[in-house]
Amino acid sequence: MSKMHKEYALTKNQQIIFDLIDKSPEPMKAYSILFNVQKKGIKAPLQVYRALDKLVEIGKIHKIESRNAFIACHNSSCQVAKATAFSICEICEKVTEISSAGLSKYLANFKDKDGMKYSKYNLEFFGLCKKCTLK
Amino acid sequence: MSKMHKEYALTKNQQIIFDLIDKSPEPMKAYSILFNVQKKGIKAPLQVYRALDKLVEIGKIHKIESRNAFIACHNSSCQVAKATAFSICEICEKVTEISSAGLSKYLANFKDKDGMKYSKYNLEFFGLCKKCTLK
DNA sequence: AACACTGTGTAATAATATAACGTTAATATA
DNA sequence: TATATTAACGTTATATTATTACACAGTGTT
Ligand SMILES: [Zn+2]
Ligand SMILES: [Zn+2]
Ligand SMILES: [Zn+2]
Ligand SMILES: [Zn+2]
Repeated sequence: MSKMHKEYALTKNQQIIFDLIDKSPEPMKAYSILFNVQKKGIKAPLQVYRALDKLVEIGKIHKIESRNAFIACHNSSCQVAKATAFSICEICEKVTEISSAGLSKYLANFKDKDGMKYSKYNLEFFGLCKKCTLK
Repeated sequence: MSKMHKEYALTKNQQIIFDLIDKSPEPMKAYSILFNVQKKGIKAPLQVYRALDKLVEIGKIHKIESRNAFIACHNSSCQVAKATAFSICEICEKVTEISSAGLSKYLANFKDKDGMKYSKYNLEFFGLCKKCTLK
């Protein structure tokens, strides 16, 4: 089967946890996920972390490193799952995945002083979202 | 006193912890720092975290979010401390702060779909360092 | 069958980070 | 000087995030 995340067959636990994250309007933390799926039989942190690891690996979700939280990928162009960019509101904590061809091209082609290129990256922008700017 | 980190006067605890991180060839984790400064009278996690928070705030160190670790800033142009970029070797875990005028200019001027600009960002590139590439 | 691979369930524990409290030192300003 | 304010400190306890270890089940391959 292809590894492109739109078609990867999830296991039961993976599907339960993905559905929860996918429905959530905001990034979810692991133990909040655990609390929410206990009624579905997922009882232990490890069950959650294992599913999260896999979902990250196949690009269905991303980890917001500065928040230790997870969001579903809604960027059909980021199937590689290893080149991600987000904007984070420092007031309301709203997180949005950025899908900018220009940005991803710039970063994918970026070379450091030694001429090294890096195919994987994670970029987190911080500021105020539209709503919070107006307040 | 200026807030520019090259001249900010550190307290005793801050200085002890900064010196340790500054000497380290690799990013240091909080509890590793704690272990290393216990002989100097810093006994509790909170003492470490308070110093780390302050040192990050004034730009003397940066947190590598994907590793929960801290490195000293060696980039004289990043006095703002809120616009950081690093390369991380996935094999040997070597971390290097990237100081590229082009990159920081590009990111500082980046606008999302709504035209929002973000003054703060953190970018982590992943790949293999020169040494590890040759192996 | 034997093997490799992936996922599961469970318990225990490790690693990272903060809350709450009272005290002390440095700084500002009246 | 006095006194108000702020920042840092020390300590204990606790919260939050993540992994180790072990036994087992399903699936596909040889
Ligand atoms: Zn994505
Ligand atoms: Zn907001
Ligand atoms: Zn720096
Ligand atoms: Zn390396």
